[in-house]
Amino acid sequence: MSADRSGLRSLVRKLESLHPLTADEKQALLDLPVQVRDLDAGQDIVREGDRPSRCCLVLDGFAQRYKIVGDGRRQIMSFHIPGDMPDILSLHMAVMDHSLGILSRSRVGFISHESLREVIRRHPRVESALWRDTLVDAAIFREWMVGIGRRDARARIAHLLCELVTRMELVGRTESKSVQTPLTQNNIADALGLSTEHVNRVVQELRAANLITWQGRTLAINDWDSLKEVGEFDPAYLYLSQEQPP
Amino acid sequence: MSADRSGLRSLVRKLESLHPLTADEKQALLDLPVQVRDLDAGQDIVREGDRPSRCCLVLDGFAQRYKIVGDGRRQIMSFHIPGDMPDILSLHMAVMDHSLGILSRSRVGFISHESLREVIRRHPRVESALWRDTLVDAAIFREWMVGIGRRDARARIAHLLCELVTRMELVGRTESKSVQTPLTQNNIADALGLSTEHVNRVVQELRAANLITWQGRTLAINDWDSLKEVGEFDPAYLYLSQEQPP
DNA sequence: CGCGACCTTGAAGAACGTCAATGGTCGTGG
DNA sequence: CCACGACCATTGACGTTCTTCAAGGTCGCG
Repeated sequence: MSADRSGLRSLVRKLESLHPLTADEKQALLDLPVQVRDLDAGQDIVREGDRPSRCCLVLDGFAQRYKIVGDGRRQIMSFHIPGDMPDILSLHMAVMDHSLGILSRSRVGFISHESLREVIRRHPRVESALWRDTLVDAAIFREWMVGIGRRDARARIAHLLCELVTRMELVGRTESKSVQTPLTQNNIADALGLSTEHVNRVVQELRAANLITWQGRTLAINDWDSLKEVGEFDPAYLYLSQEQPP
Repeated sequence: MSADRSGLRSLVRKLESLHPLTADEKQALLDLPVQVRDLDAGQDIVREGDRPSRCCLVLDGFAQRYKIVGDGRRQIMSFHIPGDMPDILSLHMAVMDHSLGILSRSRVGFISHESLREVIRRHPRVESALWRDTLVDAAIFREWMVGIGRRDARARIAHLLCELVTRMELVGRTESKSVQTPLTQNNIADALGLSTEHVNRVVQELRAANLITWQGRTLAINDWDSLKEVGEFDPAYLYLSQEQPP
């Protein structure tokens, strides 16, 4: 119904795809008290050095995980879409070692550590599901490392676009390989360790080769197979629908 | 006494530094059945695509986590030292999305998923400790991403050396900022997304500035403060000895 | 003593960054 | 309704860091 319930449902759906949950466990998650807040573009949810007492849940919009280095350059370490709980790690790490911000006006839900711990205490398998979720996040970090370290700009960008569309598909936010996204070329650059200008030139190459169409907030993949090939995209690391260990 | 027991003790010490454990919980970990194996330099522990039924524990030597991209280039995503269980994630992910190998002749222990799951079932807090451990691994991935994406070769190398020495210190394998390591300049290059030649040139710069001494397997930091500064090394992301959330 | 693994060196080139403008587009307020 | 400003995309010229290629050189070990 309300946006917060639907956000929790996305979360439950994602966790369920990673780890089987009983009706009780799902209900406990759905019953979590959520405080909803609308944030303006560019605002931070938490900052490096903060000691959060609650986790955030992306309800609508995009979030970014980032760090600023000495000379002011930014590295974005992940993007988060509705249904993600990007700072679940604060349950275990008292001090944030990076910041979370939003890319465009977004709706975010806050859930206290206390209530999350209570659910975990009563339903230990929820802890396993959340652990698994953070392991998938780590797998995405690793895949990004491979790209930044060993792939050229063309492959990196193609790979990122493939990942984005695949993850949006999972939460039902695509229409035939086309998505709505607030990502700017500057965001892409900060995520891939490139300059904005270079991203621009490569994006134009991808357009010229008719692999993608990208106008404003609408990104469409015109030739999925070729884009996958250019980006060497193999979604195995997203652990989508594989059989599950006990 | 035997190498496998000492390996488990290192693991327990590390987990304990991340999450409080009772005597019972620690004993359960120490009683885990470990199958010890010696491996030759360059051998793999598990490969991308494998479906492991056990986890490995580094007892002596160094392990690397890596992926090979299309054109044969390698990206190393982490190094692992004694006491680390680099594939604990296989408890939750049926198929490996990357490989684990060793750098030099090493001693490795294998622990079955079954026995690990049994310990977790009986001692739920062990699961929290292991989760926390994988969160620290993820924090290291993120820090490496920042380096590869946004720092120059000099800073990247300085940062990696600082991290290495700090982690070796934790398990008591340093002598006044000096460590024994089988890392080659080629390994460093594959970890940092650089070419071997360039790593060589930068290492020589660091030597010329008298920041480090590096001969064969012996690496000594001569000027820790300067090296930290060059690498912008802030160990916060290693979550060493901070106070712990519940 | 000879082989393999690793380190070192030099020269040339490619990929990408930086700097400096210009133009587009959209939301907002007059 | 239109003008303005902010943010974003785009373009070109020019630098620079890092890569590639091609040789040696050194060291430890069988």
